[in-house]
Amino acid sequence: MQRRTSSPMPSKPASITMDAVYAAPGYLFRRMQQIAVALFIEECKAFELTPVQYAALIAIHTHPGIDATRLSAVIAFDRSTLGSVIERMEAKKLIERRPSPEDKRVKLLYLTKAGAAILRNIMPSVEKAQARMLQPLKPADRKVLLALLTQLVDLNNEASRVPLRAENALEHLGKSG
Amino acid sequence: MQRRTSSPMPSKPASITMDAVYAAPGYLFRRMQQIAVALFIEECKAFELTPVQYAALIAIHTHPGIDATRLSAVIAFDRSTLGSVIERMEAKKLIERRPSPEDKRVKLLYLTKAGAAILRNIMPSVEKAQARMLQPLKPADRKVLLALLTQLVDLNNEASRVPLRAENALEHLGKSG
DNA sequence: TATTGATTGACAGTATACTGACAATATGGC
DNA sequence: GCCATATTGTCAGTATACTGTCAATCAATA
Repeated sequence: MQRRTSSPMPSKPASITMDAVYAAPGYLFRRMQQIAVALFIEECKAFELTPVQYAALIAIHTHPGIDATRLSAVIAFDRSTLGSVIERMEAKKLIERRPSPEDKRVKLLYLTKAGAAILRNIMPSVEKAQARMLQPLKPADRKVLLALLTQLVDLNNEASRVPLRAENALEHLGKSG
Repeated sequence: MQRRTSSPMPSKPASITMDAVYAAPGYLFRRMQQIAVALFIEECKAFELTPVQYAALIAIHTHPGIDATRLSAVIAFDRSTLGSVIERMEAKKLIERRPSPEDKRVKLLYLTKAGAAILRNIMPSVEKAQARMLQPLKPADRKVLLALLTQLVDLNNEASRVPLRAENALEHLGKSG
């Protein structure tokens, strides 16, 4: 029964079909990411906010005075890309960047009034988008999927370039608070 | 018990936490997409092929002489972006673009020898990557997740800009075959 | 204190992803 | 054949996402 020997037999010439794509989890995750973004943009188009900008807004609201490096850890978002995201949000006057008095390298991030207002108002639309993407499943299945997905993301955390470092990444902040 | 009235009461000031991000399916799909790509690139780095390029390679192998528009439907990939993907694959001599004798607008896509060879050799690495991203789950849970994910992508097909139009998108091709 | 090493934000380069527009071409109705 | 319409590939513009590099700065130490 041993089939792992590297025998000269091509062990079935594979006969490649599109199922090698359609059944691959990586393909399915890419599709769901596309769908999730499309639904988010559609539901939130009045606010002209992207999913990543929304996550950043929440994180800055939760951690006022966070810097870009820590923000990237808190939303598991690449630091290089985050620079331009912050730039766009600053241009839209949703956030402010202020130099840290303690460290001349860092720039601390704060919500503006407009940013806080958008955050308050956008929540229902965001929740509608999140609900819509699971809508086609039966309620019980939604719970199962969400639970497994949460598990999987958590257990695969270190596999991505920017592992999530939630709140504990900020432990040494706020010592002046 | 009615809570939907737009009463002056803020109906709990929401007290926004990072859970509004971490528990959202959209966020989890983004994370899994990041992780899936990272694992794919890592396992397949010897081949210098991205997940999308792999999907295109399979599709062109399965449908030789397909054109870019139909290819985009078969792998559910935006047509505009696909242009540059094709360009890069052509530069790497993995595929060839030949003008159609029947329609001066279209350019038909074919695998080169090198493209076919890469496809044959990369499959084990791709499968290893796909296995790795589900590895942390119990085998039974993997099956459940994959089944729900497949369902969800299928049922949400129309929500993305480029709905999948698998094989049936090609019905009117091959009439000269 | 001078040097070493780490951190921070910025940048250049590549690769998806999407919107919207365009010229060239094809197709249908007339 | 002519014209309105649709299709095809391409492009410009925006927004993630990643790799790698860099100068400025900070922290630790010899």
